[in-house]
Amino acid sequence: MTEAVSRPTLEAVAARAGVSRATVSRVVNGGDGVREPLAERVRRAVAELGYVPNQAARSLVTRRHDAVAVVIAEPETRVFADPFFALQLRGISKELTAHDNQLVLLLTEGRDDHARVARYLAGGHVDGALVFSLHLDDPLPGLIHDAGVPTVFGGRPGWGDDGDAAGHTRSTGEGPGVVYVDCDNRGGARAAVRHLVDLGRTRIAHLTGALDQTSAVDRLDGYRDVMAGVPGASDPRLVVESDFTPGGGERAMRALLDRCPDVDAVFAANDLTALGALRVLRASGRRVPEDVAVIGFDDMLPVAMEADPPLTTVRQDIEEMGRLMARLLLRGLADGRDRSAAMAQPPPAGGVILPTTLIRRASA
Amino acid sequence: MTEAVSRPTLEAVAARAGVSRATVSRVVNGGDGVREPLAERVRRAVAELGYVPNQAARSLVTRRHDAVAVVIAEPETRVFADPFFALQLRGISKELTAHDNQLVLLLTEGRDDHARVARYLAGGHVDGALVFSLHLDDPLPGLIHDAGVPTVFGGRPGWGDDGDAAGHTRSTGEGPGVVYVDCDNRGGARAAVRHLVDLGRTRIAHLTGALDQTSAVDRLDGYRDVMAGVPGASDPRLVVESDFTPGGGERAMRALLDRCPDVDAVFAANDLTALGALRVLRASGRRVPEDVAVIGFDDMLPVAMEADPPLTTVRQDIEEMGRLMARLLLRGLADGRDRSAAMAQPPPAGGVILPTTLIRRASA
DNA sequence: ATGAAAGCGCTAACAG
DNA sequence: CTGTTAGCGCTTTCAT
Repeated sequence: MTEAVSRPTLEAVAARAGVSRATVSRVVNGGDGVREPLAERVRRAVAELGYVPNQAARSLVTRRHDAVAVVIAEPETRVFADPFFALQLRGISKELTAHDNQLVLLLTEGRDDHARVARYLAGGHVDGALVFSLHLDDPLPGLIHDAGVPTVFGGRPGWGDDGDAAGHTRSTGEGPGVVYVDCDNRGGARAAVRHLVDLGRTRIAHLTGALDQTSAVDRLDGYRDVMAGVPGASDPRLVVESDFTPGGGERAMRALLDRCPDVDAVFAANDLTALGALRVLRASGRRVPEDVAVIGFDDMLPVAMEADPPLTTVRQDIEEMGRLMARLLLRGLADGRDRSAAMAQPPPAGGVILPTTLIRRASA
Repeated sequence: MTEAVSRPTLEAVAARAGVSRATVSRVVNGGDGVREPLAERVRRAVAELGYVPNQAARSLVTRRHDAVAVVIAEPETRVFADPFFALQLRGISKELTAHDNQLVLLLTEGRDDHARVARYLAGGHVDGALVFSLHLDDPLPGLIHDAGVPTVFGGRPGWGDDGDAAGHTRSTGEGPGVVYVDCDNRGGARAAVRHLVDLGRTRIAHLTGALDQTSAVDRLDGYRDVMAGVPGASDPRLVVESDFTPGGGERAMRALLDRCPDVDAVFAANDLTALGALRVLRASGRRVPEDVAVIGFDDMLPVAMEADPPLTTVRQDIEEMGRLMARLLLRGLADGRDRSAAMAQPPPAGGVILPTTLIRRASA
């Protein structure tokens, strides 16, 4: 399959340009401190020979890889049921590419893969990692954190310094805390519920997400924030636990109608759940939004747009979240290199929360 | 952030075990030709020191990377509108992981990125590439093919040796042809249309996909195959060009109802298109499947399952396609290495077509 | 400003 | 079977 002929080396370029390897190296890496005529000769030689630096040789001496691992744990199929993941990846990819970094994708299929991932990260193949931690009890984030690789998390990890209910042990005692990017789940939920209140609804229910994920917990908290502020609105029976799936949404909605036939609004933890609720509502003869208003979360297309009726929902800028994660990591890496200190500092600790916006369509 | 302390080297392990670097290297790489007691000493030293080979140093001499690039061109948002992409990636990842290869993800955002990708691949950073070529006129596959990197394509490239209508120039004259994995688009389409015929439908329409993609062309061909076999069934007005999107499906369906109000069955090029068609059909007062039967393609969840009515569709095993692509590439790479010949042979040329199955739900 | 030289950590002949 | 040796291609002091 075409030429496996060895590609030109620095040596070859140097020879052709009539200079030393060191000079070529300087030109190739930014070219500071090389006089223009010479630099030009080198550039021409590079072009003529089609020289491309050997990354392995370079890494060997610089100890850098210009590569970042993206770790996605997907024990559930949920990750693949919506474009969330793909969009995030796209944002990450854009940012990484803009800074000449490669993206090494690590997909894990359950516990067995944890060791593999941990080993890979600890092995120093990449300069940093972007990790999506979906579940509160996932050991992976801890492992990775312990591996000593600069890391930014996607979504608030369950064991972070933040609104952690209690009991979850931090993976280690050291370090100023984790860095993560998340959307404003709680604020978005508040906006949704407030909108329902403004609509004059009085029996507002919530179908939760899988409560082992911080996003579900935060959305539930947002719902409660608003309900607590409306006299007489709170009613535990209005909260039904679900799992972010359409099937779960159906079951939860049916349970809800059993308990509270007078419900006149539903805030679903995500669009898929809302979809299931919509179907049950329709089957029960109720009209949306006339009898029951429905709001979802994610603005997951085409689901939200193609739902019947089109779904009012809380949008988060998923691609931007990915982009931001990469930017944070890269910045942290650069900082670490600039500091003369021996070891790389992590990026400024703490979480970055991206805003959400309520998208009004027909369902509420 | 924890120890940036330099990790132990082969040298260190050798010293600790009281052997030479070469011996350690042998043990680490399979350990053939090292007597057991010694090997055991080495393994213990490795464990005690937590030694992990430096991949950069290794690649420098072996000229291998145990890494494969996955190139996904996504000029359109379509890739992100469905889990297709994610599933394929999952299949690829599984297979790669099983063979200790890393997955380097290259997402392209249009022409500007082509040069970057081509440079990266030509730069010899990876051992091979898996490329998704979505469009007939996409120059990327050609560039990559020319770059001389062993490659397997996902989906039949438009310029392959196969059912190419005409006119498309091969990127180069050399080589025995490209290797690709695709699903049986044509056969799947035939099965769908045949099912419609068996249902007794006589006015069977087809809403095509974007005809600059081979998958759309092949599905159209499949439709025609069957229609040509049914006396009096063919009617050019029954074929409406669309673009794989719900919006396109709506427009195409409206156009179709204008031309042929008597249509009693629709085979849509994919599930999203079917979704749009469904909506227009419902708005026009027609019942599905009683008045008009509808079949989609992809079995894209949750769209197909959550559609109203649930969609009868043609399923393809997407994850298996990804897996197969990786397997083919890896096999080709291994073959190339085994052969004493100087250059790697590509995997056996030609395409591998995976079967499709008709999934019967309520819409037809 | 440029060149010479010393490795980075590893594998792969080649000896013994 | 094990050790010695010579680089892989590049960056980076250190001289000049």
